[in-house]
Amino acid sequence: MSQQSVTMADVAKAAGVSRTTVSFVLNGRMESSIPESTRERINQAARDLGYRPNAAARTLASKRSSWFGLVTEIATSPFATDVIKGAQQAAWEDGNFLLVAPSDAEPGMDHRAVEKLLEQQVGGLIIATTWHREITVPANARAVPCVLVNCFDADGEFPSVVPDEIGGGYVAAEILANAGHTNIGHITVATGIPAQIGRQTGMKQALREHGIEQDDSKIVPGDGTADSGYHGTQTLLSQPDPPSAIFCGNDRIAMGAYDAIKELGLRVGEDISIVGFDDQEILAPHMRPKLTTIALPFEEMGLAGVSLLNQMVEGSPIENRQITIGCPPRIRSSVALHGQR
Amino acid sequence: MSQQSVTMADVAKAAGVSRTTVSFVLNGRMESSIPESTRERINQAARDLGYRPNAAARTLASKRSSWFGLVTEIATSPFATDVIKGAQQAAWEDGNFLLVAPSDAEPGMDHRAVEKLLEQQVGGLIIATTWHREITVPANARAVPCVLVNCFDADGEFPSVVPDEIGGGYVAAEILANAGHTNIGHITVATGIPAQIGRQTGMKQALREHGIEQDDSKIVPGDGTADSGYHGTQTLLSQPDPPSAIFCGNDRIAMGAYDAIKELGLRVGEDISIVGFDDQEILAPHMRPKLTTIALPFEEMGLAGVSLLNQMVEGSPIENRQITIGCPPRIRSSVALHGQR
DNA sequence: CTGTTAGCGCTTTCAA
DNA sequence: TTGAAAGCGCTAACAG
Repeated sequence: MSQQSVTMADVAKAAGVSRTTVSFVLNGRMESSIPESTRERINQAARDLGYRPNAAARTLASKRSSWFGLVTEIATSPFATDVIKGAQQAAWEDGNFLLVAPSDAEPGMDHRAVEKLLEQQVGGLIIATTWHREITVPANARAVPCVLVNCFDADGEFPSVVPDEIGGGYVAAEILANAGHTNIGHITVATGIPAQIGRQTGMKQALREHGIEQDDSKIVPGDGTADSGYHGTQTLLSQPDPPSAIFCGNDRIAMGAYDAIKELGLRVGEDISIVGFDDQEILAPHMRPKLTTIALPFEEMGLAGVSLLNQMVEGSPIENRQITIGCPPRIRSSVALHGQR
Repeated sequence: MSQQSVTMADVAKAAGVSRTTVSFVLNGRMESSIPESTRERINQAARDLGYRPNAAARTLASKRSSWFGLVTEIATSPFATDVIKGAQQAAWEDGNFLLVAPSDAEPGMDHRAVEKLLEQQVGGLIIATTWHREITVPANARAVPCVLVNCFDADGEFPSVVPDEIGGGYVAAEILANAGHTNIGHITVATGIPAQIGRQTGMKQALREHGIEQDDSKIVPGDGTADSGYHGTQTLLSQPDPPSAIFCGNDRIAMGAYDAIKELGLRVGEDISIVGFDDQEILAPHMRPKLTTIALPFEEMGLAGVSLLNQMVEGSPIENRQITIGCPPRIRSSVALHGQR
């Protein structure tokens, strides 16, 4: 490492004051009103000498670091990167750092990651997952304040922030209903996960409120792949009474749906309307026609996560132990008005 | 922060030895051969007490941390996440940590990020970019060993690791040539960036070696979007002598190409062959037919980056100041044998 | 208003 | 083979 070693003592000597004074000035402690002149002199000296504070020393002496630990599989699985982005940003603004530790599926990895992070004196912990689900939090995470992002623990011991899947499913269906569709298909994103359950629940609710009946045959199970979207769409469109619109459980499914529709000689956004979910930046805006979809608010979740953590660290009481972030629609061109006759 | 504070002194007391001995045992210093019995006793005590080493203290005392700083826009722009993954992994294996600092386009940001990282006593620095290009390195990065990943500085002062764009372009064209295509189109990924120049150079070389002539009209400029792929393909296919295969500058362009081809009533991977570039995991394997493409070796670059850094930190001499990592082909189903008559 | 002083928890040299 | 002791660079009482 080495780096040149200009210490606070050096600065003090150069400025002809004591270390304490330097510490006060450099940390902007206005309490003790130090004359502007000394201030200047110290700042000048620090600059001249190329002084750089030693964070390790500071952490050791003050018993608090400027770290938050982020344990996540996202670092290795590039789906929800925006949570890192959001968290990073929020932390950075408070002069805090994010220590990102990878967490592979590999069992025990989480625990080790948390352990490492604790050794680094992180003041708080965020555990974030790539897809919304229940997790079991490593026991040692209890050593410091800890919040969950895009996941939650079974008994709600830890505050968490998750996407509003139900609301997302609701608007997805509403978009279709508002466009005049009454025969709406759905290809689920998977089976038995919060995303599927929530989105489907929201959809049903919206449909009900719009007085639309949806036969069970109109809901076909998918597995999140384009392939399942392709086949699901074929299944739906080969029914005696094929839907005029399909709510796809995610964007990749929508991608497969596009292919199936086009192969049938139909046009997406004209003959058949499609709504996706996730708003994957590399996909949705580049499909042809551009996909209307529901966004997963990753960045906001990351932000909310560190805000929450900040509160906890500062000891503020926490009102909402489970924060739900809305999934906003991204209207593009895959939905057509229907049946306005 | 707080955490419980079991210190080394506590462990020493519990084990009935001195702090030094504890330090030695816990750090696995075999030099001074401490009896197995004492060893056990110490480890036991540490475990019983729930001792957790304080990294700040260690860093301060030893004057070296287990951090590498990673300054990158990748954290905020989710394209090349695998370099973080690779770097993370490599660092982690050596018991090192990666401190990921976001670097937005915002000028001055890099400098500040590096500064923060240096304060944290990072032993080395990696600067990584989302797309392969020349950058100017913040001056303060010179304070510790520093390597560039997926980018390079104008005068090669810093060691760097970059993808072999030329080799990638070469195999892309070769795949097509080997499949019997002689009339090959190319839609560039952009204009004047290393990716475009390298890929095109490699393609030309392969074509030349295979005795294939490529008229300039067969190279149409793109801008990396699906749209440009769509229109580029239309341009190419509406020529009097349309190509039977197209090398698309990246996967998104290929996506647009697929659409154009299908709209013309042709079939990708049968009538027209396509090769992409990047191997974007959310795209390439999900296209229909699955896209044959060339992978960008992000993970390997990340790995190579920290290996390099490790060498530098240990003072080993560095042979290659510019490491080039190969871009391996991912053969899938978008290339057809051609003209075997 | 500024300086003195005592650590923070650990490493490491030097003795015993 | 183990222990004592001196810091690492900084913070934070407490004096002056």
